[in-house]
Amino acid sequence: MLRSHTCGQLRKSDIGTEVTLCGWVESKRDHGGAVFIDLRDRYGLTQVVLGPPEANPELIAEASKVPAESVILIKGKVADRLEGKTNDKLETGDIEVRCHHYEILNACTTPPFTPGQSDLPGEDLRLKYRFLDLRRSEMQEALVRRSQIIKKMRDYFAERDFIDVETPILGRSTPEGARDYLVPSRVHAGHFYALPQSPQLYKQILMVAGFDRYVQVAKCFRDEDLRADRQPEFTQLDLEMSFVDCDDIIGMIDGLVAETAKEVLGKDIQLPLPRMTYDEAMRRFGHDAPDLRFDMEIVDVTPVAKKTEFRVFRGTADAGNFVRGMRVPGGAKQYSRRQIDVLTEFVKEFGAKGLAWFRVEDDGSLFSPIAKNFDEAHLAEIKELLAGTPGDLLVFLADTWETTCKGLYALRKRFGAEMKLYDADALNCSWITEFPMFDKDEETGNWHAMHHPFTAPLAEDLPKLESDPAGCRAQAYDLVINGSEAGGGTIRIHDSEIQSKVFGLLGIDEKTAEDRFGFLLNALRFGAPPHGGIALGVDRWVMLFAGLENIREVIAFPKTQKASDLMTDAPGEVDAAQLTELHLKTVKTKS
RNA sequence: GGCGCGGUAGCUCAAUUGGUUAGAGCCCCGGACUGUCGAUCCGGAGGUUGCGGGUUCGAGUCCCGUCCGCGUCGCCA
Repeated sequence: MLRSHTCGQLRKSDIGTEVTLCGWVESKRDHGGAVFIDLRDRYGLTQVVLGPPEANPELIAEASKVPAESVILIKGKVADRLEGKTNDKLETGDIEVRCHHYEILNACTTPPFTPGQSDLPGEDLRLKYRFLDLRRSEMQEALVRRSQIIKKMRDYFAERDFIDVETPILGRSTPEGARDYLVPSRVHAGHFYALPQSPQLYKQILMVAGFDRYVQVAKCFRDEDLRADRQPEFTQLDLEMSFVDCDDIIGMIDGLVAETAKEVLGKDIQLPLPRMTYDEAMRRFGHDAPDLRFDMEIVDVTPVAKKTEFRVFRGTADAGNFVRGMRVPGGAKQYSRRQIDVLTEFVKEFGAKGLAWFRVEDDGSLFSPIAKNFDEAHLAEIKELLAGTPGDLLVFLADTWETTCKGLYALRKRFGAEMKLYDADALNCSWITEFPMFDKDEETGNWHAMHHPFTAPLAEDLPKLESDPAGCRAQAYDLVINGSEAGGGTIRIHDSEIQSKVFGLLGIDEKTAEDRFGFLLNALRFGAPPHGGIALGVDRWVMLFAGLENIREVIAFPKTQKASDLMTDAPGEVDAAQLTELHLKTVKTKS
């Protein structure tokens, strides 16, 4: 090592020691006769002083010219700081190093921004100069936390007899699911590999092979549009177990959640984590990943709507649709008429036609531009159903079940954030269970697997598999942290006959199934143990555990919304020769 | 693909209703300075207002197109 200590290491007890430090010049304060340099590495910041008598005038003059963010090596003696000159903001603030030897290991060209500056530059610039951005303490902390969490996961499963097995990155395209990233084959003209959306099939095969407990930190790829919590390339903690049911997997992850929260955040999590069925989640919160850090539940007032004269409510109810609403405690003051107009526009983004609202007045009466359409008794009933108290805002959507779910879920999320209804430090973890096996594509009328086509139905719903697909529930479970899907898994079908039936329902004919999943169907005939597993979103875990709101903040080299890497300029063009070799030709598409 | 926000000096931002030579702080360059820690003081440089077109006597500002970044809907088994 070039250095004897790190920049975060030295304390009063080291005074008098001769040390060698290496690091980056965070800042420099030049007084002519003496120069102060804050030297930084990932461990901290140490003040280096170049002044007489240790440093000669030439050395001081040279140091005064060193550009910010240069990498230097200094030798000197640890010294006590003068009375009243200590710096409480630094761990090393009680000492300084009096430098007698100084060399530039690599001078920094003028950087577009510095890690220490108070104004964070635009994100495109941060991504282009990621090596500078990653010098920022926030980024370093996030990646350290990521490393801790992954280590915790690996240790936890290793202690429980899981075997880490790597599965291929070059696989084959699957007919269902997200859009694949494809890799052309040079050897097989016109054939393509697909990058894995998850190691799903391989881990099931590993169970058939008798590995019993498998785990992997797996890179996954999905060519879909990005979001604040979504990257095209992301990391899953993927695992699979044999001879298990839902409770076994959930219990295993419960333990991981509690241990991780304890070790990484010092937080105690009560086990078992609460569970809620999918139906209940949709009914109470309108979404399968509800944010349970705060209350505020959806209330169905359709029965009252049916009795009223208000056309919008009555018509919706009579058509078999729903009128559902929420109580916003104290919302009457928070939201003016004008702001309610904004909310109305907001719910339209989710397909709602409008937003009905009532204000609970001081005398307990309901005020609303639509109130005149209601009998007193019906108003009273609505107020009672929502437990409205003076100062509350009551909001309603009258629409299909799906639209009321979407709109009210979005509103609830917005109210939660705008009215600060939850503790920003809270870590709320829970399970959503009993997902439907299938959902229907409204355009084509086709059934889709809600999770994936290998998901086992609940045993009690097995008879309904073909007669009532919509009512058939799956042995599926999602881990939800602070309203974000942090993981999901299922018990798999381990019987080739049931698997074929499910493929049939999904419109995957025998030939396609044989073509794409023949190896799995085949394996299921060779002594397949009952098995199931789960995949945890590592990036999201880190984001949630770090209290961050963007997945790019926990990924060293993330991609932009258009899936490009601003640092390397990927994706890029390739030589014509490369294309020829891969039997590819590019075509221009009209845009 | 749709909707919304943004793009002005290296960086962060400002610029009245469309009106003089587009400003400030930081950074950078030169100078002064032995106790700073956002050092200070003096001086200086730095602009295709993302790009292209249009309206106008006149456009950073208005209009159209386009590129890029962000958020979101669709999408994401």
